[in-house]
Amino acid sequence: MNSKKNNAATIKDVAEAAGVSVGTVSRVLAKESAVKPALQARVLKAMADLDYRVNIAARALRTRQIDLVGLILPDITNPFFSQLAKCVEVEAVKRGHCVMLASSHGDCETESSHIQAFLDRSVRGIVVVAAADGSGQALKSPVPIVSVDRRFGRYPLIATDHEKGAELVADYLYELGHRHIAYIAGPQDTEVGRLRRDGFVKRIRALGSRGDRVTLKIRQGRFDYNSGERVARKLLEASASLPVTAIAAASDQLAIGALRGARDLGLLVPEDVSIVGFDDIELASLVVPRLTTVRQQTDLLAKEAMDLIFDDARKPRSQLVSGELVIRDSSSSPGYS
Amino acid sequence: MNSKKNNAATIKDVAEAAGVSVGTVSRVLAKESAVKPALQARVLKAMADLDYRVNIAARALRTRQIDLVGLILPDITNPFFSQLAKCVEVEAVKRGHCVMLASSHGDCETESSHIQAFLDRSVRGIVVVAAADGSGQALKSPVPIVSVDRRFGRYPLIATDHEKGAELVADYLYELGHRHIAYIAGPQDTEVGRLRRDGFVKRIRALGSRGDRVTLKIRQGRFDYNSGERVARKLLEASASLPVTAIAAASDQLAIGALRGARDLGLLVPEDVSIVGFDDIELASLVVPRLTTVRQQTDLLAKEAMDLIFDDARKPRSQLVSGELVIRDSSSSPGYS
DNA sequence: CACCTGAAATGAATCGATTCAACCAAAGAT
DNA sequence: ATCTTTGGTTGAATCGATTCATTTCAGGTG
Repeated sequence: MNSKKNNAATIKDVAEAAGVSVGTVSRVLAKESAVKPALQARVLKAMADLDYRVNIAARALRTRQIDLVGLILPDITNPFFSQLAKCVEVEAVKRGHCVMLASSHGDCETESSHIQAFLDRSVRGIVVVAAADGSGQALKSPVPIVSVDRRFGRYPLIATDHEKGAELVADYLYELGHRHIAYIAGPQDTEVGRLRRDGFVKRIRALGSRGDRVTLKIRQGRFDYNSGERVARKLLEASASLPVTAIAAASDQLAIGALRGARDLGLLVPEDVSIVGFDDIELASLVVPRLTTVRQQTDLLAKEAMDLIFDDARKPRSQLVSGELVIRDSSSSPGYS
Repeated sequence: MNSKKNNAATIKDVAEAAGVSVGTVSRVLAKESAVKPALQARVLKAMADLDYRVNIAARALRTRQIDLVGLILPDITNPFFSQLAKCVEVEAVKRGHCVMLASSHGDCETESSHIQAFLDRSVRGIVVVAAADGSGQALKSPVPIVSVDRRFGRYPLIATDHEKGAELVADYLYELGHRHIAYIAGPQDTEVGRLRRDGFVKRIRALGSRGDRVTLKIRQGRFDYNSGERVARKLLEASASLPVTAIAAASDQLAIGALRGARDLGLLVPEDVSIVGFDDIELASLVVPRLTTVRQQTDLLAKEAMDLIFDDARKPRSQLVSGELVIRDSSSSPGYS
């Protein structure tokens, strides 16, 4: 009579089996509120016996919240983003949550429609790597939104300190003794591209003005391999007249392209020219020679972002995470043989 | 009085605004059932006016279904899996669904706990790349589960035809004229590793027995770069006495390692030795020389898997998707200079 | 004109949790 | 001995959709 249906057990069944009210069962579910140990035990046992699992939809209907966070990326196959996704997922399960994933493919429309879909599903928060600079301007959300890497609307941003990271590279190359340096910049319509460039250029200029004179050539690239190869080639071909002993690139992909460009011309790295990247994607340590670069600490980025979503207490503020210079085999003092 | 709360509009508000019953509103929501055009228009207008959005939790409570599919991967940072994830996501949004992502990290326990979490959230179906061979044995699910690439429990599997793919490579190398061939196998405790190896070895033996004699060396590797480098080196060092003109590897990572191994020994690819991989990860076309390999059609894998989840009509059956041989620069006829 | 039919619309029950006002009993205060 | 207080527990209302039994109404028939 009580088990009229073959469906899963509900809170009512548990209450009945334990001889208490549904309210009480709900309270042992909630854990924090006071229930006498004896009763609690009885309820727990009933749950176990009936193999009870709470119905998340019912709970969500009442509380307007689900143990779910949304993650929106421009492209999950980008190694940096997939690394980030992994870390976000780890942080989410630590907090007993699931993550919903969506790709914006760099399109603001899709991005905002995904955000809407997430809100409809009453996520507890959303982490988004903006599809493009300036996306997500006029969006109000009942739940916390945090942008990572690329700012989304007016929401707090957790990002690597690109400027400082680029300065690290500038200092490193200068101290190695390089005085003829080239920089392959990323797209200047992205904030990341600008920050890295500005950081690098300013620092090199500063060093050059108070110490040895430094020549700096700046070339414009996109963020991909081919662009790196092409630009590096031109740079190095012209190098006969105006020498370049080190190339810093705005991304590992550019740098790896540059590696190839150098090899195309029969130049050795790092003997003839040092090359340094930025990001530390997996490939960076797989390529020959292994690439010196600035590592982005995705685990910290993810952790900070999730903290912002879950710590209601902490006020949502943007935060920079420092990058680490990781020195491998693609860089050395100039003239080294 | 009617708009007593500043919260979002509910179906009731819409009904009131349109002067119809909630039942009617629900039916225009459901689209299929008959509502007179005039009324329908009124309801639609009311929805637009109130900026109404259905409450998914309420719907889920009633229907026990959400527009949500689960995806479980061993590791999202693996380029093949992230490519697959991208395709699954695309297929899901095509069908108006969101995807929930979880990583098993190769652990069966986490895997099954994630599956449970997905079921709790009333997903419509689950796509899983099994954490390990033989995982997910005794699991019953009220919704369709499909495994991709690596079989999960007794659920249908969508996978590349590894055996046939490997045969493609065997045929290709043989026709190029190679008669001294080596195979670097993947772990034999994985089905993928076994299938590729068996496919390759059988086909080479078959060719060797009815045409020119063929020598075949088989070496055991894991699936990573270093293992490929080490094994290839040993193989090629011994090659002085017993020559090898072509190496087929069970994965691109192995093959790329082998590329490096060959270069370490001062050998040219493909002039001195041809090297062929399997998978066609992004890196395969970035490495120098660009790697000849067998491409897994992740878009088709994803599509087949999702079809299995959504077409209730079609009976759930395993399905093989063929791999494509993509010929690049790491292979040529032997003795080519 | 009365009757039947089927399409369209209604309204109430339902899904399974949370939560809050009400209640109760035992302990402490007066 | 009576009156609070308080910690535990109950039961009913509620969240916002779907769905089904019921009612309404327009049009066709004999």
